Amino acid sequence: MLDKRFIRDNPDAVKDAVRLKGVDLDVDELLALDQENRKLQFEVDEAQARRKSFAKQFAKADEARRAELRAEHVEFDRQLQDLRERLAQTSARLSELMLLAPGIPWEGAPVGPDESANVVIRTVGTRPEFDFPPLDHTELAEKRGWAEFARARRVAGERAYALVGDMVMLERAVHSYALDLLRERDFTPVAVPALVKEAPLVGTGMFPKGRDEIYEIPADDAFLAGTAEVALVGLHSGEILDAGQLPIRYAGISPCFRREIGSASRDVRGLLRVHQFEKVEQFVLCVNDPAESARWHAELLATAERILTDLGLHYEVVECATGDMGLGKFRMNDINTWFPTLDRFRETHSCSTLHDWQARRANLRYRDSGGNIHFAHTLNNTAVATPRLLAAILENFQTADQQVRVPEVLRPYLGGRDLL
RNA sequence: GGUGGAGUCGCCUAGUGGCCGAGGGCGCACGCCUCGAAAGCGUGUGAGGGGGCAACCCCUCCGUGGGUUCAAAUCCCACCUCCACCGCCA
Repeated sequence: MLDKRFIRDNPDAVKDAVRLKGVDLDVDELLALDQENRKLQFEVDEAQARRKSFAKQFAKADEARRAELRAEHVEFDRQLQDLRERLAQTSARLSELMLLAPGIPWEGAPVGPDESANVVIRTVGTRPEFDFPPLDHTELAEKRGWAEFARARRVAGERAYALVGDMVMLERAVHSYALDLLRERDFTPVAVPALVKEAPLVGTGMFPKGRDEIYEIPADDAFLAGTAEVALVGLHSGEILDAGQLPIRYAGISPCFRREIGSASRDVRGLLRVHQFEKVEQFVLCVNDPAESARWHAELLATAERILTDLGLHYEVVECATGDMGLGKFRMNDINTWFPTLDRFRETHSCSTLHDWQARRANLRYRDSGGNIHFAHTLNNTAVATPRLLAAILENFQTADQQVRVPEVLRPYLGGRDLL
C-alpha cells in the first residue's frame, strides 16, 4: 500500500510504477475517488457533529418537545444516511484500488514486462564436470529409493512426492544447517502457522492479486500460506513497536503450499515444482530508512549466497526487472542455482525489499525516540527451500556409482557421513 | 463438539442506555522541591481520518461486523480471541 498523500503529491511517480510493473490500475480514477471520498468524509463529519448536538437537546427536552424534535430531524437523518451510504461506497472502491497501487521500484531495476528482462549481475562458482552421464535428480532419487512419486500421487495427486530414507535426513540436515547459520547472525527461529486467515494474506500483498495461487479452506475461512512470510508479517500486524526492538530478525520455518495454477504441465516431473515444500525464510523488519533497508537487503542476499557457497553450489544472482518483481516490491534479486541435467540455472532463492508498502497494508508500525510513529520496512529472502535445493545437491554432487557427496557443512548433521 | 465466563485509552481497572465523546491507579514525560536523588506535589500522557496560513477545530475508534434507539462501552444477533470445566484426541 502507498500513502494516499504520496499518491496525491506524486501522481506521475505512481503512474510510472503502474506502467513499469504492468499493473492494471487507473491512477487518475484513484485520485478522483480519493478527492470525492474526502469531500464526503468532511460532509459526514459535519452532519454527525450536528446529529450529536441534536441528541443532547433531546435528552433535556420534555415529551412534547421530543415529538417536535423527532419530526424536525426526519429529513436530516435521511440525508445523513444517504451521505453515509455514499461514503461507504466510495471508500470501499477506494480501498480496492489502494490495494492495487504498486510500490515504486528502485531506479536500478531493469525495465521490462517479465523475467525475460532480468539481468544476471554475477555468477559464482563453476559448473561441475562429470566423466559419466549424470542422472537427473528424479532418476537418481528413484534409483536410490529416496523418493516416491507414483505412489505419492496416488495419495495426493499431481506434483505430489514423498521423501524417503536418507533424503529425509538430508532435508533435515539442510534445514538445521541453515537455521544454525541464521542463529549465529542473530535471527530468531520462529516456527509459524501455515494455516492462516485472510487478513495476513492481504497484509503481505499476496491478496487480492495472487488469490488463485493460494489453497483455500472455505469451511473454516482459512488458507494455506505459500511462505512463512505471511505469518511473520502477521505476527506484528497492528502493533506499534518501540524503535529499540528493531531490527527484528526472524528465521521463519514452515511448510509452504502453492497451487501452481499458472504452471500447468511445467516441471511436472520430480522435485522442482511441487505443491507442498519446506522452507527456512529470512525476514527483517527495520526502521523506515532506505539506507537501512538497503543494508539489510545486501545482508540477506549475502547470507543466501553464503549458504550456496558453503554447499559448494554454482549459482547466479539476478537483478529482477520491474515487471517480474511483484506489486509491492522496491527491489528483488533472485538467486538461480545450477542444475547440470537441465543445463541451466533454476531459481532457488528470492530476496525482496518492500520498503513500507507491506507494513502499511499490515499496519506494522514503530515509535521512534522522538515519539513519532512510522511504518516499518520489511524484507525477506529464502534461506533454504526444499526439496528443490535437495534436487540441486543430488544432481551436482552425484558420483559415477550413483552416490552423493555430502557437502562438508552438512556432515555434522548427518553423523559425519560424507557419502549418501 | 458441549457448558459457563471474559475482551475498555502501554499495563491494571471503574463502568449495566444520556452526568463515559470514557473515571481511577501503575508506568512514562515535563516542572516544582533538592547539593543530587528518592519521596512528595503539579501538569501532561492512545490511534486513524478530515478542516484551517496558524493558535486550533471537527469526526471515528471501548475485540470485529451488523442491528435496536433521538441517543450504545452499556441492549440484541453473528463472528473472532482468551480462560475454566466436560467430551474427544496426536
